[in-house]
Amino acid sequence: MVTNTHTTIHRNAHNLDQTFGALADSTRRAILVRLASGEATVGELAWPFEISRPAISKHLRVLENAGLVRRTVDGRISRCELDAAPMRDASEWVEFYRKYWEGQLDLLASYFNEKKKTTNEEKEK
Amino acid sequence: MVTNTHTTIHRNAHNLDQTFGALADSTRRAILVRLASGEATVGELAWPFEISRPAISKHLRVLENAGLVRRTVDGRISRCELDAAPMRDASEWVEFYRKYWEGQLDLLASYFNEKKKTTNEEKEK
DNA sequence: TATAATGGTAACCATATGGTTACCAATACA
DNA sequence: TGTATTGGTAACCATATGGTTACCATTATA
Repeated sequence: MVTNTHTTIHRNAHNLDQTFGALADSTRRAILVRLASGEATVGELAWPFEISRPAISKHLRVLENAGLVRRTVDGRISRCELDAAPMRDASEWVEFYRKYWEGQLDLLASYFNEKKKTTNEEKEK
Repeated sequence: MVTNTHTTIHRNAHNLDQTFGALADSTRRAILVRLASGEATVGELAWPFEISRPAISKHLRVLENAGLVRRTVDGRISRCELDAAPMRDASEWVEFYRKYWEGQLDLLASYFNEKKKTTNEEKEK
């Protein structure tokens, strides 16, 4: 079992490249949001966006290559479904830095407290 | 306060593009890992990698544009430090799918249990 | 002051995205 | 059997990565 996020870095480097790369586009993220509520055809995925079918097709290929979407051909139409499994490693990777962003939020808080304190001292003058 | 991950999608779409994009490269992720243990000069960041300084410089620019690294010039040398704050939104976004990958892991487990059961039944023949 | 070290920019090349229009293949259906 | 629908591919274009070598600016330092 993996206990430390960074033991997975080298093993899953390629997968993480593809997963993060797939998530680095708002259209693809919107597709994933849509698929979170259930499978959909390519047409159903395409209609909210004002881009062409080939563009959607390319986005789906990127998502497929990242393992985030599975496509099954059913007669004339293709059905897509979410596979969130690759996001697990991505999530673990990013979560490692939680202590840092929380630490920085603490610093930010103490900065404002310090500022408030200073302002009060100035008022007392 | 943001309670639902998806309320942040449109507001932070551009930032998420840049954050996920910055994370989609193993060299940049390694740089972030290095910076997690404290600030470093550009040279210190570059030496573990067998790529040129301009390449490192470009990676640092991508990380800077994503807001993940701050660079401060100190005389002749540049010091880089981690800013993990943008990872917070990225983490929240990905975490939304936890229930999906956990559900799929459950499905996987039940699949193997079923297979085991079938195998045992075959043994009994 | 001459020189070595740090690190950036310029120019170039290859590849992956991200988009388009035009066209093709398969299939459901009048 | 024609035809409309679904969705893919081909070819093309623009931009961002990801890398290189060559060169330059700044700054310590002998």
